[in-house]
Parts: sequence; structure tokens; C-alpha cells
Amino acid sequence: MPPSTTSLLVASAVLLGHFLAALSFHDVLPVASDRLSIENIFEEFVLSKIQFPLSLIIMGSTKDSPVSLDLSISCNNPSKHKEIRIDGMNRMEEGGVNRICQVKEEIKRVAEENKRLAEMLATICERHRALRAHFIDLMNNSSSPLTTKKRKSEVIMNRTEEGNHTENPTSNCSSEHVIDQEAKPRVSKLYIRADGRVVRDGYHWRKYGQKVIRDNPYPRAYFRCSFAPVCPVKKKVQRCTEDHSVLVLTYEGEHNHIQPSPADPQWLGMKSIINHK
DNA sequence: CGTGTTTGACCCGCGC
DNA sequence: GCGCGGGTCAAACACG
Repeated sequence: MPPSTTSLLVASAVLLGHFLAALSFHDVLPVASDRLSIENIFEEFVLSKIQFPLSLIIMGSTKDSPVSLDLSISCNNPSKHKEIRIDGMNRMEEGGVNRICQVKEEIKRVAEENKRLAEMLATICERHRALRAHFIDLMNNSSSPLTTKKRKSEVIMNRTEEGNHTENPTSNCSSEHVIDQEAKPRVSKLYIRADGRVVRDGYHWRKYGQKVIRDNPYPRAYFRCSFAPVCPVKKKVQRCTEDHSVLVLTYEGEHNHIQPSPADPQWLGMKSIINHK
């Protein structure tokens, strides 16, 4: 295989790898709908990443190959302009027909893999969108009995704030609505099979307490989002009494900031929302 | 030395 | 009113 072809394959593989990594880093997958399709996103990504003295031309994709890379290289220096097109007939003098066939097969294989990955991405996007819609729907229809057990001091504080907010008589309804929402932070409960592994959910937590709970040999740990007090989210972690390999995570509230780091890849596959109040 | 964890004490709601 | 149990605080401690 000619060195230039090898480098092309490596370059395309590296670019695809960076693209997938960038998608997972940003957690929220771009949705291939309306204006942007997967190949558009990939094209933009590739064009934004190319900085080395190669021009990598992405030809128009077809329906059969959503992310097809027809690669041609040209040097930036016009005086040494030399175009190497990956086309079997132009390379006959440099290698045998078999090698060219091998290269074409390799390119075909990579293109098929690209196509397969693009389809996977589209599927993931679709499932992400459906899950997100379902999640929002559950959150909107839920109420929280846990939050009825509020500390007196917090209730007093809320009432004090309410008093402060009533300075504007026209804003009474809205302020009460906000307070009512604050008094009922959204609570979600997740069961996760951890098997001793540390599974990151993408947020930074600070432990502020641990308590042995009745009828459970395993202590319950209390965490606050490290962005507190700006972020009000709390998390309780406890092992299941029946199966100690299963962690019961109780999230209270909603993050009001971006996810600081990506969640573990297995996080989405392992977690299952069993209750959302 | 800054940051995160541990852990006993304390607070508060609820049932009796 | 009292005791119990869950939740939180904060000083002490550990660690890089």
C-alpha cells in the first residue's frame, strides 16, 4: 500500500475518531433532523479540524453512503503541486493491480464502516430525543412527597422571601408559582448495577454526610453538586438491601449549569429510571 | 495549603 | 411531650 494512501486511511480514521469523541464529550448528541444531517455535521467537523497542509476534499455524499470520503490530496505549495487521486488506473505504474484492488477494498470497507457508524449515530440521536421527551414528560407530570418533609427553617426562609417578593403586587402569582416549584424539587430515582466500579454521571459531587439507615446494613451517602450553592441538586447513594451490587441513586432537583465532564459510556446503558416524582 | 471525606453532634418532622 | 429516624452541619482528618 502506498504511503500516501496509508496516511489517508489513518487520517480519515483519526478524524472519525475525533468526531465520535467530540460527540460523546458534548453529551447531547446533535439531532439529525430539520437542517443538519449526520453527514453535514461530520463535514463541518472535518473542515473545522483540518489544519495540516493537506486539503481533504469531501465529495457530495449519496444516499447509499451518508458519510463517504472521496479523498484527494494536494500540497499547499503551488510550485510542488502534485495531486494524488485514489483511482486505480492512475496508480498502475507505481504498484500492481492487486495492491490497487486492496486499497479500493480498504476504502470501500472504511466507507461502509463510516456508513454503519453514521446509521448508529442517527439511531442514537433518535433514541436520545425520544428518551429526552419522555424524561421531560415524566418530570412535568410528577409531584414529590419527599419534599413535604421540609425543614422548618427552610420554610420560614421561603416565607420570608415570599414576603420580600410581594413588594410588587402584580407579581404575586408568579412569585408564588416560583416558590411552589422551589418547594417541590424534582426527584428521580435510579437503580444502577455498579459491580464495584465507579460510574461517573458527568457531574462533580461533594459528599456532605453519611447515615446508617434503618433496615439497611449499607450506609446512605449524601452528596451535593460541587457547584453549590449555585446548583441546588443533591444526590443520595445507597446500596440495595436485596442486591448489594445495585446502587440506588436518588437525585433531587435540577442542574442549572452545563455538565462539566462527559458521563461514562456505560452510564446510559446501565441506568434505568424506575421512578420519577 | 487547598480540597474533599469522615463522623459525631445536632436539627427537625412525625408518630405515639 | 417524648423518642425515633432521616437529613444536615461542621470540625477534624486525609490526601495530593
